[in-house]
Amino acid sequence: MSEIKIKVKDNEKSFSQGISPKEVFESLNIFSRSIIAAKKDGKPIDLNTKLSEDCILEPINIGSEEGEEILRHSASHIMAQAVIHIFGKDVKYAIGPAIENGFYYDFDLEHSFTPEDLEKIEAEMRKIVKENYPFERKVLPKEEAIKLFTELNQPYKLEIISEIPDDTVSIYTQGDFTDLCRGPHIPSTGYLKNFKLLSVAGAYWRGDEKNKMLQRIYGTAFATKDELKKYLHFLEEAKKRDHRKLGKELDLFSINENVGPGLILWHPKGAMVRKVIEDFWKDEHIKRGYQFLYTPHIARVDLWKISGHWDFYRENMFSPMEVDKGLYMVKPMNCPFHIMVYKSKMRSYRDLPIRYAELGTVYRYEKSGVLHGLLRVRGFTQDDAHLFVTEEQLEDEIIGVLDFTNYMIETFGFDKYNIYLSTRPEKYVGSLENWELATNALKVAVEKLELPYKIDPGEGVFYGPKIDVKLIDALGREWQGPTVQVDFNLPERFDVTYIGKDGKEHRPIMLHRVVLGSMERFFGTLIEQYAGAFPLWLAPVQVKIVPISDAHKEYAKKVYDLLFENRVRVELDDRNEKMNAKIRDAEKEKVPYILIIGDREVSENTVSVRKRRQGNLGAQSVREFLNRVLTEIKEKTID
RNA sequence: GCCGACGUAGCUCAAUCGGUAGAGCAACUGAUUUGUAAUCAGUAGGUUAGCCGUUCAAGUCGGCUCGUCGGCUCCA
Repeated sequence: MSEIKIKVKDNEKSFSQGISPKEVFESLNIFSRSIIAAKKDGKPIDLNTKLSEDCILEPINIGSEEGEEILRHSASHIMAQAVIHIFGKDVKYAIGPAIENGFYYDFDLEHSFTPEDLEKIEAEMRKIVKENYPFERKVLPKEEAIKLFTELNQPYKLEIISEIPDDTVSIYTQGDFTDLCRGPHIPSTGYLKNFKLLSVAGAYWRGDEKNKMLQRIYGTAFATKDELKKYLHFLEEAKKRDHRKLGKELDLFSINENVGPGLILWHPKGAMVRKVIEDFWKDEHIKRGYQFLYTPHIARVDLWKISGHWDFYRENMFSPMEVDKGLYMVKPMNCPFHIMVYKSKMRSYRDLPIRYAELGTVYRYEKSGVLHGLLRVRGFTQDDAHLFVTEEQLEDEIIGVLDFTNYMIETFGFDKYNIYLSTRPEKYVGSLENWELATNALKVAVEKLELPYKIDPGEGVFYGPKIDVKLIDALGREWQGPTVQVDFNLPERFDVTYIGKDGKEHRPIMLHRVVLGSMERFFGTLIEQYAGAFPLWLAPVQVKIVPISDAHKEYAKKVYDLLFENRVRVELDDRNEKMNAKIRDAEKEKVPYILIIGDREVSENTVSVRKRRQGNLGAQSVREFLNRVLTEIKEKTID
């Protein structure tokens, strides 16, 4: 038998052909049970793959990112096996990949899975794990695979096979269950020790709503018991951070059935936070050379025909209303109005760039099933702006916008977000040169700011490339927030022009951008970011004064007045309650500072300062405390 | 919109097999005057999401509608 050279780390050795990664690792004394697969020249393979050529091998540890993925993928197979054991061979299984934090498998069967079924399936999985069936890989010619899955009556598998370009496909068998799969897998089912099934959900075959709705079971698996426990604990904690729960508890906002789904009622506390955000937002826009606009909520259908929304966006718009025999529509976007302001007179190249900003409230019809607290609603206020720029100005303006976005995210203390640069799709308007120019400008801008980003090739909108910032909620789900979009389309449609140096008409490029996203979504993620405990500068109530008894109320009122005069958001808790009860309530309200006032404070002209979640900080003079608070507010300190 | 689960007092939750809807907190009234996370007592609070049906009897069983939640799809 011939020899092959295998390199592991820096060690190159000869082995006889047909040796497996497991045997190689064993011979080098680096094998352990935590190694579940191997990488051959960077490609993951099974531990028992027979090696036939020179290669570089690396072990894949169960705890590594790749190891976890393999483990979870194998878990999905084991789940499918368990489902078939319980519900019979008539169950059609579709796809079962590993995903972030877990795995799922989609099934097609008559019976609807119940939570009790999940327990049964989990129990059956434990049995399969105990049996410790090896995962056996087999490579088949396509025709044979087709024959196999035809016999098994698995149409989804047949559909997948028909789309695989290769002549052969691989299948994996553990015990009595066989699945079409690229692999690799854990060596045997016994390796799956720490897993849990989490939920059932509907999912269209291939994510297309024209296809059949399948039943998806989500689960998770980890290398260690500890990690699984930690993840389940994280899910519990995430529930506590849920902005919908906190919004109710902290009396920030509500959604009323009679008002309508997806329509937000901002309560005084929530509205105060929004007011602070908006004031800050406006100041920053003035600093950065923006001008403010106010535009109507409705417009003639004619406007939406020019903009193209009538043709391409109608399904997201509320139905038209008839006024004086004409049709009007509620706005889903602000851009056409801003363009009309631009077009209200002749513009010179000297006027550009023009930056129009508006906190514009828009309404979009969203399918009922997708609404989600503040994060997906039907009426929302975009912190919108439209920039009209020349080609020469494009790059600088994009950098300016992105810098602005970045500044906002940092100031609000967001540490969880992803940035995506979406490039030209197949169908597009505008010249190739302009696309190049704009895409490049976006790239230069993110790189200049040293922001980590991913490229979404071809995911741009037809009218121009864009950068999206996706904010992440307590459960790790992404929600589109700030975005900068270049638009080559609307200036054409509206025939937007400026007069250049040459005295001729030119077409400006338009930028759409939001630096927060929408007030609703931004507020929702902000609540989750801080679990409701807003930093001082944002807190709806910044200071709560707690007099110990009636005798201290007069002095407490004086402290209150001083803070109030200095525009600190302060409340005096003069209820007939015990101090401890008042402290408890203030803590539950997540008020940053609690001032206790008793005999000592009155006689010494001080306040006893208690910091939210930290406890007693001791006594301070009233002045001292006021300065501390004012400084912290001014500096927008995040604690 | 689709699949599934859920909807009981302002909030969080009970209510056995279909047999008089109940508790804690909050609210209100009174007492208590308090030193760093809940003072005590009393009062009031309900078309059990809505409508229709089965039944002697429905919070409970069935149907429809609305809403919420988890997903699919879509987006700020």
